[in-house]
Amino acid sequence: MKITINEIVYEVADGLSAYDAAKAAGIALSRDILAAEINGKTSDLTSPVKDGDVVKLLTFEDEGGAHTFRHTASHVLAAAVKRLYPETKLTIGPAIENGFYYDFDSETAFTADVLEKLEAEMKKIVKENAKMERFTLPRAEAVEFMKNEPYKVELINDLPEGEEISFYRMGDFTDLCAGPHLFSTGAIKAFKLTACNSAYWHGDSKNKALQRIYGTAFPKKEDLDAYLQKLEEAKLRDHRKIGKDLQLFMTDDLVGRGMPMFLPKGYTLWRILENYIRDKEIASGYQHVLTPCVGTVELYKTSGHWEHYQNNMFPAMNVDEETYVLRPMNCPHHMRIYANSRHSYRNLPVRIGEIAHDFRYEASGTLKGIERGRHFCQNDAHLFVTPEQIKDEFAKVVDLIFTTYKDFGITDYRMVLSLRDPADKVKYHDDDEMWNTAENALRDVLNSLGLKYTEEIGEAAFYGPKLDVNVKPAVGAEYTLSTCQLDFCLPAKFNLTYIDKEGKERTPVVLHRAILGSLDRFMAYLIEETMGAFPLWLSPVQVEVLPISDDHVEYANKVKDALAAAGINRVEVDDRNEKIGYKIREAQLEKVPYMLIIGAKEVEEGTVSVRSRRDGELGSMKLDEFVAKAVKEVETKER
RNA sequence: GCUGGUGUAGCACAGUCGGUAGUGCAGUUGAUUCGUAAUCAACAGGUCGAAAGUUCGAGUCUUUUCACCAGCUCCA
Repeated sequence: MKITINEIVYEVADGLSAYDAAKAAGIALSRDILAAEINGKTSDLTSPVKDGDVVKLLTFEDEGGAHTFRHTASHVLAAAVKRLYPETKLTIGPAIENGFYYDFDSETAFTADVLEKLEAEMKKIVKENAKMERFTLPRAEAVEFMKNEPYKVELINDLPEGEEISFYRMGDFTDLCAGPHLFSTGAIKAFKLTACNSAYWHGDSKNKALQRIYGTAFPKKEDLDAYLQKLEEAKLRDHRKIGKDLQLFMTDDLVGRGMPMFLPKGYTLWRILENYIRDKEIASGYQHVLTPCVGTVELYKTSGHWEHYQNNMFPAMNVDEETYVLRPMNCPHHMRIYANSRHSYRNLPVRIGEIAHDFRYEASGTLKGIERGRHFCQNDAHLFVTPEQIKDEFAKVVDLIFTTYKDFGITDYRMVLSLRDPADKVKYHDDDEMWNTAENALRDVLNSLGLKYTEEIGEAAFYGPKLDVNVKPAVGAEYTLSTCQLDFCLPAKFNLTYIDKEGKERTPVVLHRAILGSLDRFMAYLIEETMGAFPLWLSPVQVEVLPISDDHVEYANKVKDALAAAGINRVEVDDRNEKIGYKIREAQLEKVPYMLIIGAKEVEEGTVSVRSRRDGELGSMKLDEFVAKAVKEVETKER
């Protein structure tokens, strides 16, 4: 038969496995080869190949290779668990990015010391170097074979008719598994169980909480060590740690959980962000409003938020004859502002923006510093447009997102077209026609703008589909920074109208959008990206002037004034009676971008000795020269 | 909310077998007036997250509770 291996066509005997075919073709097969991609599908090396197949041999460098490697590692873990805790019930154990996990149902709590024991057992299993043998069984026999594993039986029963029910045997351990796997367990040289947490069976919080053991595995120990090192370093970026160290924000039990408070330095950064985005919006034709943090329950019943999110709102309060809630969202307020005046097609789009405080009763386990609190501030806006204006307005929002990202140096993001799950009639406003219109309109807009995006089902807002821009922080899970949502639903619920060319009343379409998302979350993102070393235009303290002794304080203050006159107004003079090295160390730890050392020489010459946070000593500069340099750096938002 | 873990001074952490709480940095005061990441000394700082219990005696053991951390679920 003729088969293609790594893009070269070979003539080999019939009925060989991928591995044997490669061997027969005279390809040198090292231990680095972990799996084979056969016609695009990652498979066991021992999988049979047939005439015309296209085979790629996979190493750990290939996603499929790493995946196979770590999937086998998860079986080794499961085998170790069954040996030490035989009463444990198995569920699933896939490879994931950077590692693998396996979910177990066990009476034993898999604490840190248990994980150590499991690692030791895994080492033994790896040493035994058992072959991974695949076999299949008919459904009835498969169920019988797994009769002591209720979760596996459920998985078998859920497999569609006609699908092969495959098992992998590895010494004394056999698991229901679609594969693929390594030849044998011996290749798993370097692994580490990193955590044990909980996860719900089938990912549904109504189901039993299982124990999920996370691990990672590499063919080489150096790579494992480097990875673990990277994880440790990532922890140092945590915005909660940096926010505390740099005095940006705090939390307080007496104030309440999920209610962070911004300290002077943090609020300085906040104010810069707020001014930045508001000015940018004004330049883009937005009008800003200020609306209250409470609204009547009726308001949210009208919008549908009450029906959909009642459980995630702070409980209603009764005042006089009325019931109020802390607002979780600003759309209804803005809808009512739109309805406050008559609108013609001539004055659309109407763009209403607000830096708005919102309160959501988030589940306690989801709170995370300023990334997710129960109070937060949205960079919200609602654009009321005619159907013909959707595309242009959407393009403008996307442009706003991109130019903002450019200013903040955000390059690593992913765009998602979030669609409804048509089967879920509870979560989403039930109107198929509306959804088809909205989703198609949004898809058309994205395509015509040439944006690259992935579609995700069941991620839409209850009132419409959205474009989400997601980022992945150094630590933790991906989250949404910016969003733009297309809404054919709420305008009708609020009976919003405009008068069209023919003088007829029409219903506008609304774009809900947030560029910085929530200011809180955006700040968390900035902190983690910069590790608190903000660029000059964002730094709460831009310049620290450090006089060497009391004699130089007067000139230091003049330097401060000169900077302030040029608009560099977040400058501090450290006139404490401390040695210069001490002051530098403190300013450096506070991540102040520039330190200006002032001594007798500087006073005499009218210069400043410049030290940069990043590059160290820059030497002596005329005061004017430094002011100009700093001004330029702020203007260009240099990083 | 769920499962597991962690709470000792402003911060980072010790505290053994249950015997009445310590180190470093930060802080305060004094001295020092100094050239590119820590001057010296003294002082002060704690209901050991909170409450109850066991005990002659609890930071340490038990229970409850609160907060935090990891992950899951959720995120209009």
